[in-house]
Amino acid sequence: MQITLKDIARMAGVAESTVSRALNDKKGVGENTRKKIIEIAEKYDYRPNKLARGLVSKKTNMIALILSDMENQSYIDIVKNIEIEAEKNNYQIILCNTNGNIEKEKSYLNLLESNQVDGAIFIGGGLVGQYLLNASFKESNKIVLINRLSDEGFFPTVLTDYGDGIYRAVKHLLNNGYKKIALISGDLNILTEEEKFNGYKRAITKYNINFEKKLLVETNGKRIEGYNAFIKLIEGGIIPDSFIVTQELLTIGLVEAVKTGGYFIPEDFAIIGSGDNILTSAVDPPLTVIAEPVEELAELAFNDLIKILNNDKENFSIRVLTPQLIIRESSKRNK
Amino acid sequence: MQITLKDIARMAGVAESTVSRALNDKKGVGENTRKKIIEIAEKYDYRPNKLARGLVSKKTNMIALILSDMENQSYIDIVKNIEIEAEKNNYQIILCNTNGNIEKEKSYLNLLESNQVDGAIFIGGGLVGQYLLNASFKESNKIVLINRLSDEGFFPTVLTDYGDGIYRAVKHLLNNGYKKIALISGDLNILTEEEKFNGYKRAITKYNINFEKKLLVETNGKRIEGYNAFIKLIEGGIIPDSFIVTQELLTIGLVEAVKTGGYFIPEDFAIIGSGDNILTSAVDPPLTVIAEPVEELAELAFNDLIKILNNDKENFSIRVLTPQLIIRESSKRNK
DNA sequence: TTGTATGCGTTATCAC
DNA sequence: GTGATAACGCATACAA
Repeated sequence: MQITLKDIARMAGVAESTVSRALNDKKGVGENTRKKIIEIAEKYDYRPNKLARGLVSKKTNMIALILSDMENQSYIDIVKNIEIEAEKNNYQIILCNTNGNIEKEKSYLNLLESNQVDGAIFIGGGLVGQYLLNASFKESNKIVLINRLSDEGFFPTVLTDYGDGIYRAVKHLLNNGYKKIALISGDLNILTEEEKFNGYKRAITKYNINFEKKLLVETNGKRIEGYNAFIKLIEGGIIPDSFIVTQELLTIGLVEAVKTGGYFIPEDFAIIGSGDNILTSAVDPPLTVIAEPVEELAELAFNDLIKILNNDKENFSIRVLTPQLIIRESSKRNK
Repeated sequence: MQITLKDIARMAGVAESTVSRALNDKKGVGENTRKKIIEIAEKYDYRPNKLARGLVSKKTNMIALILSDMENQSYIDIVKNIEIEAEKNNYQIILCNTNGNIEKEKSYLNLLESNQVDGAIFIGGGLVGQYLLNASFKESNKIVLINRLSDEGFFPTVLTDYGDGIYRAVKHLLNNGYKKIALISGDLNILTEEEKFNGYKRAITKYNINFEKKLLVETNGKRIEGYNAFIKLIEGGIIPDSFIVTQELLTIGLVEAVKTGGYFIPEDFAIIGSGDNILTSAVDPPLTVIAEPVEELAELAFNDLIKILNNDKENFSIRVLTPQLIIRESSKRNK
């Protein structure tokens, strides 16, 4: 059985409140009593019950990380980086995976509303609906969004400008003489994917190229779909000279298909992938990628959360980070 | 402000205890009062405070996942699978990353001892020392180990027989005519890595080959070290005909080095990697791998934890799962 | 400086 | 079937 404040108080011959003060470094405790109390606490390896403490102090030092997709390597990287920040600030992380399921999302909001966590960071997913806003009103907005939008400008938000990333990728390819650029995307109902598509269209149009719908392949983001996307295009007689792929797994699948087909990268097809992480780093040849600033996203989001946890109300900003275009072999013009 | 039991009791004109019973589906509440109470609860979107509930019931429905290494893709996969199991069983997961740091491990044990979580699963890492045992005595062993050993047979444990995996990999290579097999390993102070090395040595000796120390390259597991391992061997004049690599990132680094050197797989060097996941799946040519049974590890461990949480004492087993050797292109004999 | 009393939101044990 | 009341472990306002 775990030792409690009361036990220590009894052993030290003082009141519980004195023990509490002594152990929490509050002033108003005599040097001797403090010493005695600390000694006993250490001897019996006292650990304050966090539930009891949370119940009275309304603070648990835990935050929920609500992930829309655990298969997304960038999101995993964001989690890792938030974990680092949290550790520094003495916060614990609860990992929640919704798989894009709104019902699960709601149920995870319960963590917030039942006082189990102090705040939450939502990573990815669709537009934040009314149910989230309701929760927010109750809990006075201890929520931060990463790569996700709310229809009210209510939560501090950190976004990646995916559209701009794709836009620059297109521009890079055009500059290198590629003309027929295919876009392999995930589900366009997902906000971020739609945004990527818009960036693609914007760039295409800007440079006076007709947007060809056939050059867009929408997938469910799984690896095999990247593979199939290539086959579908080729078999359909649509032969692009380059690909931009909006997700890691799709990229890997596509590269596999290209190689299986006996084609060379970038000689036959240039490829620009998404995400600069262990996944894409394994691709051969070295892959040009649109790289999400995962560390920065994590850091900004966590700091925003800390701020609203400390009731800095002035902080309801939306920040937009620009992804980096990292140019490697897979998009070099060799012809 | 969140509504509480007391509020509902007042509104319904009954006692708190009645509300509690009604809302927890306990018998001994009149049908009418129950209806009225539930109605009010729903109307005001009542959420029981989990802290208060946990304080009295000694149950939080949360478990800690204590990871020794977030860079290890297999471990991430185990986390994903435990998350799935936890979700099914209405448990929440707290993610803790120790980076192999014992101090952090101790501090995470605090979660257990301060009643924040019901149990914990340790994934990977060194031998479990005395401090963990101490904790276990207090908390009556709500701990399960994955790929980790305790010097007392105290915690339910699920292990991967890495040694056997490597053993069979060596055998496979020998059967295919390879004779000079290099082993690229991680830090041999880590239990699992040592075990892999032992499997290697066992196989080598068994088939009457002299163990050459120079064919063993010990690394820190980072990708670049896999790259360097190849260079080191070649430049050192040690030319193996095949490689067994004990970690994903090392594998990717090694493959990169081989290709950069202008060599072909498996024509010049056969390669057997570790881990059958998105990481190694990106390698070209398709990689023969020693595959850890991540789903099974996760499932068994979680079920064991559930059992000891329910005080099934008879369950202190150590189960050993055998990894699968998945044979693909990278280890085929083509010469 | 120290002790007393109260409350945090629930559940559980008694009575009635 | 229902209602007081204690208890969980801690923090804090107030008294002494």
